[in-house]
Amino acid sequence: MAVTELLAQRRPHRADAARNFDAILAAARGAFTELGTDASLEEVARRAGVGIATLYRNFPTREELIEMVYVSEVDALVRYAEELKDTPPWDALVAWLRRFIEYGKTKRALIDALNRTSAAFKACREDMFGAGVPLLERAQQSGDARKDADFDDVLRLVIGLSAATFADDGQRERVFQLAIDGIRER
Amino acid sequence: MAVTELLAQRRPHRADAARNFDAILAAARGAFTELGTDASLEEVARRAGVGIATLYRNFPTREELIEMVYVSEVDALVRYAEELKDTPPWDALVAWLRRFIEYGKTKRALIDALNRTSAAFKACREDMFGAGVPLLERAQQSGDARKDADFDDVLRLVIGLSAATFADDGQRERVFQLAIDGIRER
DNA sequence: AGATTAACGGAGGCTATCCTCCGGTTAACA
DNA sequence: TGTTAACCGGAGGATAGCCTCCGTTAATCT
Repeated sequence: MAVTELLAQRRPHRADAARNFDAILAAARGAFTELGTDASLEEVARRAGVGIATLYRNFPTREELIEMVYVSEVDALVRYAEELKDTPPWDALVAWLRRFIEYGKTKRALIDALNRTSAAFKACREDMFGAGVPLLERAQQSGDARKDADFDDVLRLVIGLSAATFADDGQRERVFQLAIDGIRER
Repeated sequence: MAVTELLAQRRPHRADAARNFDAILAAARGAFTELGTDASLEEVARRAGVGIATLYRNFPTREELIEMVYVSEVDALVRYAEELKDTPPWDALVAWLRRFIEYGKTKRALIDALNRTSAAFKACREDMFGAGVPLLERAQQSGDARKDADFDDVLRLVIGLSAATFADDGQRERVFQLAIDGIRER
């Protein structure tokens, strides 16, 4: 579980420091979602109720902060895949992809994450594939998903939906169904 | 042809001014593509080989510059739809969507354009729909495209692909085929 | 060709954000 | 409960980008 380690490794031991670490991560997630990954770091510190120096102490560069935000979200995604172990193949795949979109929506940068080269992003990619590939293979073996689609392709298709904006949730769902129908065996 | 007018209306009459207008638009398109729509305006001016004041004279706000860049691209897209009038329905639709992705790739902000409220963006939206809706309807009547997909949905699906990044052109094409298969009548 | 007038470009003031330094605070452990 | 070392936060210099003002240049028209 590489991504979990990455987080644990950085989290400070002292109670107040650990609390601030979490607060900054949560604030950054919110700020990046609303304002993009170039949101002011002082804004992030303010939201976290923390001095700017504390932010810099935990995350010396903006890049590292961004990385950790994504690491923490990928971690949640990986855990979710485990929960789906006993769900029927096709339903499990669809549910996971839907959740993937929900997370991806938060942050444009996750879109690029699949291509980035940093160690943290590489770990994310590996864990994400470790979680998702079995879901797709299971759906292919059960005859629900077409066999000529590989997981990377499917992910890219779905990533797109994260980036797009929709008039309302109904439309988001309809478009998701269009995309899913492209993956389904006919 | 609303978008064409929008452009003609703003373009200066004097030869040097018109040349600079075009250069700025081209430079902005490039800079926004590479650096995002919050690229430095001084960088744009530098690329255009023009003083910063000249840029501001033509486009008083960043917003207006962004708008005009998109207006000019939508204009090209609309023209392309006309060229496809005599192509078989399904092929025409696919070709146009592919071109749409190519343009959308350039600029994240076009993604939001469908939701924006400014007059220029509204004109873009209308012209784009005017160009694309007939293509989809033609493909539906010929029995190639499923009838329960509306044009807005299709566009959103495809917009996603503009935003996503791909390992190579082969993958881009495979994913595009997945998406297209979601639209095809079965 | 010369006058007129629109257009040009860069210097520079302004603001926002970045990032570091350092004196005060508090959690951890005996 | 006292000591210590890690942690805290804000002030402030540095930098980068925004936008305007104004003296200079050159396209257009007769």
